[in-house]
Amino acid sequence: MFRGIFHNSVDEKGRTSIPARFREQIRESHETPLVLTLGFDQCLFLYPMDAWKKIEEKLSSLDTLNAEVRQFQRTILKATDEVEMDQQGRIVISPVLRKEAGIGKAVVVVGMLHRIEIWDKEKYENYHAQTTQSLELLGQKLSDKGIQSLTL
Amino acid sequence: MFRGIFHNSVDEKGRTSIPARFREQIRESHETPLVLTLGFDQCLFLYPMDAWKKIEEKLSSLDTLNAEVRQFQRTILKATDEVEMDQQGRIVISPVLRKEAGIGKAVVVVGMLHRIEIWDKEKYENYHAQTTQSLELLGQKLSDKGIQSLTL
DNA sequence: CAAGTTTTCCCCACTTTTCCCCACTAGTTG
DNA sequence: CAACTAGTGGGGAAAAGTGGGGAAAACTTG
Repeated sequence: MFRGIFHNSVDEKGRTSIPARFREQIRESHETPLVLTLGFDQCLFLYPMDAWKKIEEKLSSLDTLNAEVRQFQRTILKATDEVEMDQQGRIVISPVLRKEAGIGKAVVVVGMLHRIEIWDKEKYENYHAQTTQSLELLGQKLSDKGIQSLTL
Repeated sequence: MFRGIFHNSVDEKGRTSIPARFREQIRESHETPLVLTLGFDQCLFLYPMDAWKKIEEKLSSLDTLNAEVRQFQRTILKATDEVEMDQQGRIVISPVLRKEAGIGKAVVVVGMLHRIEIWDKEKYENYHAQTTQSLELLGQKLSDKGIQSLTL
């Protein structure tokens, strides 16, 4: 499981460091290469291959004769890349993905349990500035909708 | 599984490069030759032979007494070619297929799990310009139709 | 059936991109 | 305050993509 938040940079070549703690976890208990894809809210999701394969299975089982299914598949896969860590523990973010996620020079890397999220620093701050609901209130809303109970 | 997006060109002879990563996958774990066919939405689908055979099975199991089935079969097969990679990892796209898919000098090659899609660059951009529904919305639609849930 | 023509495909060569490796800096720890 | 580690930057070798010449094959035609 990935936890924690890190502030890193993206260099001229589009490379960014995977936090050392995540590197170790990946090397110890996950399959490589990694899969980098455009997730929700304009940030990138980074999955170890074993986690990604579960998503792929569902994606590829959908009916290709349905135009909306094709569109859904393409929308996800057009912004999906396999990436390898280099020996310094960095990955390259392709120009396409950088553009889609609006990624500039500074990024925030967040451990989100099964996946790692990579945000453009500014977008990250905006997101949290706009969504200043208290944890208590958010939890209450989910509970009201019957989404799930959560024992902390 | 094929993943990632690549921007390549088509030369005078109608050749285009298969991205190196796909080549390796094909050589390692798939049967050749490859099958190139006119897919949906005016792009070309490229399958390794083993994947194509499964499609052929389904195609041939359809009820031939039905006129629409026959038409479906013929429409697919009239624009289907066997292609081999040359030693540089390129395939030749026949003039017929180039015309049907409106393929000019620049193409986009996209890994779509079991298949590879080859798009004329302009057509690709148009497709995604016209279908800029957010991933969230698309997922919602599929969900509403009871197609499948997908946890990202 | 041979000669000419076209097409295919193999190979070489060039350009661009990628990626591997080394080195530097800053921050942390013993 | 030295030694380590994490993160960063850049140069050079290797690989990927591209274009074209020429030999072999196939197809035409007299």
